Amino acid sequence: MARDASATRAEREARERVETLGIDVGSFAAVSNIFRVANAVRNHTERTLLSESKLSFSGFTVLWVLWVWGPKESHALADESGISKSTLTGVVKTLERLGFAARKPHAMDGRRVSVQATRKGISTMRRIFPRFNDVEAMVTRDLSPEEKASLARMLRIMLHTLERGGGAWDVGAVSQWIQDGSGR
Amino acid sequence: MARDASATRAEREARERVETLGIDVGSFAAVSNIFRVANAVRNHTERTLLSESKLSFSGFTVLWVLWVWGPKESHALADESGISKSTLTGVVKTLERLGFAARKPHAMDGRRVSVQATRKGISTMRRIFPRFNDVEAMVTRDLSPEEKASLARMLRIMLHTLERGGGAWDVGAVSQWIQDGSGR
DNA sequence: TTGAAATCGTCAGGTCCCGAACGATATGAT
DNA sequence: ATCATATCGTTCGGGACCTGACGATTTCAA
Repeated sequence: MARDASATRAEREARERVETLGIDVGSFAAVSNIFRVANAVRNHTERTLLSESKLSFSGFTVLWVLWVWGPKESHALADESGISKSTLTGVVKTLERLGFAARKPHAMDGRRVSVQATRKGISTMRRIFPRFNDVEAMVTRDLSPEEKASLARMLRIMLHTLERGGGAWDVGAVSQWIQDGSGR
Repeated sequence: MARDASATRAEREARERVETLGIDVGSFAAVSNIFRVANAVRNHTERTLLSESKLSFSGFTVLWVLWVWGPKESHALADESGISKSTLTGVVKTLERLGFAARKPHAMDGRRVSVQATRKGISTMRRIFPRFNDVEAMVTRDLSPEEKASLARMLRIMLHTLERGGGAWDVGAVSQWIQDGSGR
């Protein structure tokens, strides 16, 4: 019971409905389950953990990047956080209002703007991130360490495939670290 | 930039910043990669495939559920699509405007509303879903069939863990004392 | 029968999210 | 020196998305 891996109802329904269309059910099951897990974890952490600090999931992600990387320019920060630069403008505006981040104009180049976490932002991350990680551990508690590593490895392969698939698939540098650094 | 020395130093600092907090790096790598893959695939399909039919990813998901399951009441439809019922109201409104779905009041119960795909919605799904599946197959092309099955299986285990929610979400005492461990 | 409680879908307010268009700035060629 | 081009962050319009509150409806107990 603890490791029930039977197909979800949606999977079974879809299989019946779609079998005539020549669908690759294996790929479908893998990818659609990625969406389901991501959605569930995101919604849960947003509702319970992040809301305590008025942080959205994106705000949390951006702040996390600033925390581990230090100050970053907007375009790089957006790329690293997996959101568009126009979205980043709004997110940073919210982070500024909450006192978690601050803008800093570039000394030489009048176009560029650097964003950095404030002391409050840093202390908030120090407090929240371990609890976020607790959720990650809880969600994966029924997987062995080897399975977690295998899961991360396969996802890494997919990310790599996406990178090759076209210029728009770029993944930022931190993800490189995540991809390679999953072992201590 | 591929051989930037300062990036290496930043990477080291980032790792230290996280490791001193007692983070489970294995769970972190697995879950964060799930987010990255989901985000990348979602954005890509939304931009390339779905935009042709003016469909958002959520609109596509909802329409897919209606296609596979047939008419569904709002509450169940929202739940199945992984969005809140208030969001569903807006999404269905958009689907109605596009002619892909239609509302139908319940015969007995004046509160309930049933949603169903129109003929146009069904034919659109029949046309688009195979192409969506092509993307799924492309994204997983570097995984063997066995690996895809293994990936889907582990994600199913995680979904099952999530479903059993309840007290399992309690954040452990570990992060409690980490919070104040190094005050700032 | 009538009021309280539960349930349903929607609305309100706010943030996120994108692409496209925009001003401001910097760069490069002439 | 000047003007075309490229780059940067922001703005704008529209949809997605959530929580909390709401009106409408049904159910149930007194």
